[in-house]
Amino acid sequence: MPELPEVEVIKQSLDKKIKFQKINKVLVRNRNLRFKVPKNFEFFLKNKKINKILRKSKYLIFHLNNNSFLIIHLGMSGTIHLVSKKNCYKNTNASFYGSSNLPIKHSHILIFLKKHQIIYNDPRRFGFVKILKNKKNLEFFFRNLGPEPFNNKFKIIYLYNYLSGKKKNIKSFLLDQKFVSGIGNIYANEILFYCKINPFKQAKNITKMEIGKIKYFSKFILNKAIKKGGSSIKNFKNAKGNKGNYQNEFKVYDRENLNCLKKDCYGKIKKKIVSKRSTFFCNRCQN
DNA sequence: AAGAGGCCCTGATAGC
DNA sequence: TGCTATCAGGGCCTCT
Repeated sequence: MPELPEVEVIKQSLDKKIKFQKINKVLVRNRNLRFKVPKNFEFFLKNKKINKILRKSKYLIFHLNNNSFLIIHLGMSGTIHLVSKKNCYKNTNASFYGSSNLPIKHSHILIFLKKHQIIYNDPRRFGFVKILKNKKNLEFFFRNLGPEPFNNKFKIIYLYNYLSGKKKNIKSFLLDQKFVSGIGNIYANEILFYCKINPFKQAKNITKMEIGKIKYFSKFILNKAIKKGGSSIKNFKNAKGNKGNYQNEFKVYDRENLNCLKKDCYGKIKKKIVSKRSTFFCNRCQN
């Protein structure tokens, strides 16, 4: 589900409330996420304090008080819920239940704080959690991640060198986290629309001018989406349960056969599959 | 090296 | 109504 903007929105909605709170207890109800939740996960987190919440591309990072880190990736369908003790899941010998606005299924990990409960819910279980014991491990873990569009390293010459000579289409490069991190299928489509680049165009044929546009609009779109609270297709909500609004701003994503929204363009939005992902583009102004 | 394709999993929706 | 097929905000792994 969540691309960089959604993860950033979750991060912001978590940050103030749980900063400096101590983890009293952790309950793992299903260890079978993308990677198995390790046996010592609960024990390791117990009594640690959350100093800060960070985000790197699509990863949430809880900075703990002994300079270790809890990493969360939400995969396709993961969500984080932050609820008060009053409304949280209760676990008795006889049963497990939560207040009416909490999901009935797929709440795999619960983190009990003094006043709150953090819930990791993920129907498809493509997400995962990981403990990294120090900064070195953290750096190693992210060693293959390319720069975010917000990063200074994401500059013309970097993009130009990376793309030059590559036969693959530009869309799949925007989805390649080694090239640029944080962009997923929705925003890749939207960015290429703003750039007026056909998603099938081979990377080696992207002009310097187009590279400038990719650099500019990647940042522009992600920023805009963050300001709108992310995109709520399916049931994305921030940790407090509020929906985002960027889905109302989509120019191409999920708009198959609708009219192009560019002024004076009378094209239609087409849908085609590019490297197993739905790809939306205007057949007139993106070619 | 670079690129293509399979796979992990559940749920919503479309079509019969 | 109930079945089956297809598709979803991702990314790792293997094979050529």
